[in-house]
Amino acid sequence: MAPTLDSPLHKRRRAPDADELAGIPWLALLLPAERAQAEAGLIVGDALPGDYVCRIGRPVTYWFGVVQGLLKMSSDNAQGMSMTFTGVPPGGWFGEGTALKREPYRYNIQALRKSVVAGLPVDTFHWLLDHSIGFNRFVMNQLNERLGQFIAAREIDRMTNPDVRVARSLAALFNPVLYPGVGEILRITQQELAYLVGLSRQRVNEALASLQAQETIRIEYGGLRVLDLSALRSSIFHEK
DNA sequence: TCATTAAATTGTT
DNA sequence: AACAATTTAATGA
Repeated sequence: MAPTLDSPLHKRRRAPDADELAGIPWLALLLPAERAQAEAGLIVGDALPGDYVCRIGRPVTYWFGVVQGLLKMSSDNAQGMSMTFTGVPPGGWFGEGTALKREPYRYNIQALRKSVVAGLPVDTFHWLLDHSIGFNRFVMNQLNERLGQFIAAREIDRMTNPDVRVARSLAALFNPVLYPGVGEILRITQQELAYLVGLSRQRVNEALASLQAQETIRIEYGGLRVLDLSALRSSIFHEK
């Protein structure tokens, strides 16, 4: 069976180089023997904008992570409309739920920009669960942190003020536990952020400007620098 | 390495 | 949605 032949991990895959391995946060938590096993299985691939990393309904082949770039996680409803849940910046790993149960993927993952995606074969994933305490800690911490993230996302959806929506969505993308590869600067264009948040680019531009005026972030070409993450999380705006 | 040009991104209406 | 201004990336000498 060739369930994900269109995936970049099949078309343009290769062994990860040293830089890419350094961008995989959980490798450092493994013992040497476990790490050797993991690295032997790991592959990376280049995803071009619009490429699907995985599709709803396809059998699980890998546990995925973002080494570079930006992905979006979405699902389709009965009317064929797609609904975006979240963006996945560098350092983010996802799909452990379906990998655990070996069930079909429940989300579509698409590249928003040119990205480098890593994949750990599902059999290696299970081997690590059976052998590595460090790996288990990482996955458990990951599940817990993601639960908090989804609860926060429900709050965000109920907010009407666009400035707050942008601030909270940004805070989620800067989450250092889920996305340790992001660091101080998140590489994202205002257009991409608008797409994730579900607002127009103009409105996002305006929201970012007011966040910058508050010294919460700094706008840079092709990216954003966070100056005060806790302010992003709790920011409240007043109507004009 | 530098200068020129094309492309991408941002700011504004 | 359109346009101008700005920044980066690509090209070639």
